[in-house]
Amino acid sequence: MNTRDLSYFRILVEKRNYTEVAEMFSVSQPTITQAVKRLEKEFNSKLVHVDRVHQKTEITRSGYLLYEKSKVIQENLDLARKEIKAADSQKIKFGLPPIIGTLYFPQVVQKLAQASLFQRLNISESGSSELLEELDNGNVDIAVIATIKPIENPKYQVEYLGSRPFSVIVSAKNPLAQSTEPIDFRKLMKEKFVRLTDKYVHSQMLEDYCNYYEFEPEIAYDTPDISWFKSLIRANVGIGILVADEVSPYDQDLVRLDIANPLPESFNISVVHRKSYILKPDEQKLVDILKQMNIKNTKGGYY
Amino acid sequence: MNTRDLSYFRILVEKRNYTEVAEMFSVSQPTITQAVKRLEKEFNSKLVHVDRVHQKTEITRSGYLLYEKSKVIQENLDLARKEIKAADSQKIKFGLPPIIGTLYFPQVVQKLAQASLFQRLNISESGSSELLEELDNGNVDIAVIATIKPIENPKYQVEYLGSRPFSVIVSAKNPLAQSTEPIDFRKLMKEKFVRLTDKYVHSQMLEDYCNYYEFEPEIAYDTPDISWFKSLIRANVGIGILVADEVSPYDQDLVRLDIANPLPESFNISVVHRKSYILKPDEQKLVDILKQMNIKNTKGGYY
DNA sequence: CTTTGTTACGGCAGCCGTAAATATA
DNA sequence: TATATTTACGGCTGCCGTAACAAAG
Repeated sequence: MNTRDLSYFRILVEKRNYTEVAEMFSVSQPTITQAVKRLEKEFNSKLVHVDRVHQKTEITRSGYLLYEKSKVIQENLDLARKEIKAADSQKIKFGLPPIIGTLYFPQVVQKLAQASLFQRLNISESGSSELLEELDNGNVDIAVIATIKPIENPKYQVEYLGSRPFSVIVSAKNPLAQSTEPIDFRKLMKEKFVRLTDKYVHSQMLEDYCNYYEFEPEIAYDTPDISWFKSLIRANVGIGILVADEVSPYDQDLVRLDIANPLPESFNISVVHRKSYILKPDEQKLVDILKQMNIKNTKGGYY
Repeated sequence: MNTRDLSYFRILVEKRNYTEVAEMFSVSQPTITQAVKRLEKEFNSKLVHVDRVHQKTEITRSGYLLYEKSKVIQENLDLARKEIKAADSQKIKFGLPPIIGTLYFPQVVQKLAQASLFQRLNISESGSSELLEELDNGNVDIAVIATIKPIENPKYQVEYLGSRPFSVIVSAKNPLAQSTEPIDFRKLMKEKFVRLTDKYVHSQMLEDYCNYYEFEPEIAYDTPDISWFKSLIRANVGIGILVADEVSPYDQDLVRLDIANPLPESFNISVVHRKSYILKPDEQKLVDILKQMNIKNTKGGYY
């Protein structure tokens, strides 16, 4: 079977118009008709039904079944082309979320530079969820990623690095700041929250805690920026949830509170690449060095 | 590009022998050489290197990259063929794990019979992990599945039905049976455990609890059979973990103990099918009826 | 008469087989 | 000389384009 026929068919399902498909591929229109006939013969099943009375082309159930598979096939072909084209490139398409970039990545920068790897990195700086998409479509080949739940998708090869706890962060002005011992999350039911937008995993974490303790948090503000997030909390607009390490002694007027009964979900850090991607020697070395990042494990990591 | 060439290539990578590949497909041997050349031209990259000195054919990195994609492409084509071939079949390829089959499925059997669906079911009775594999390769189209962690694989469409708690189960002879209130899992550190083999999710659950409370359980016995599992516990060979509902008042000499601080992981029950599978009207109806199974939610379900 | 898709047919390219060539042991 | 792969070449098949046809508004 010809993958070109599958491409024609895929676009036909999306456009429902033979003529447009032909124009899109710069071929004559009967070519599309014939391609569909070939596929129908190959699969021994009608795929498209042209209803001339109601002026529309309908796709049969078999057609949709094939359509779904065609999409995956096309994605894989595109990925193969992209990967093979970049086979001789020196650049390493690397994804790194901002928080990990500032908190843990500096530990290994020197080692990477020594191995002449640092200058080869083509870094995409995005949130973990976006990085997984970039991994999918081949814009990124290797990424360090933070997730609350383990990455179960068998498409990815995951090397677990470690877990860090989340903590509650409050303004020094907030009465909670006086607390000397870990706080019970249930006691935060009446508080207002400042929240990081969902490109960070933190919003998910807040949601999970609130779900578990069965209350709806009152959100004072959503922000996509960590320093703004801290400022808002410093001004006591609300309290927040943040990876413990992100709150340092230099963050004046901010107080970090440990959580007394933490859920077994934390900021799990992993190195991820597509299983179907064969690492170049340099890339393997990068992964090996990344694995040397010392991320003290906290109890409750998922792995 | 021709998918036949990809098939030739895929087998060549696995066999490393042009002649054998040719025989396997009943074509002449030069056909294989030419197919590889075509692919190399298409991807503008050397895929196979024949080392005549050391008598072996080596696959280049580009070759392996293409190989990985070829496998996925082949799987999808096979799936499409299988699904389209079965498009007119009345049978519904349905997967049901034994525990769910006895505990919750009976609730809807009558409704299914009324809708003339029950007799159409082609039931595969296996553990949840096996059923996910069967779903993958198209032997099963719809399955009810129990998992501890949510099914994150985007390949699957998951309809969550509900969660049931796990509990500790002990012999009436065991001193723990006297306990009148929920038990703290940490106190079970010194106990011996009887364990269900890993076709059940229970072994995973035990592992998670022990990981969380940081101890290594002493395993007295592993068994793949639930009634045997109960017998062993009844004889006080050890204690065990089991879905609460599976312990009924008719189970003489067995005592069920609730867990005082349950992990937010339970016996989560879902209806699952491949996203790329378009349900037939009957199958959609089956799913709708399955969703009517009344599974009282326990706090701590993942969804 | 216009729009959209199908059928018919001829040309060229691409896939396969046979036979010969090449490269090792 | 035996084994494994590549090259060369002829034939058939299959894909595409042009042109004519069909079915609607």
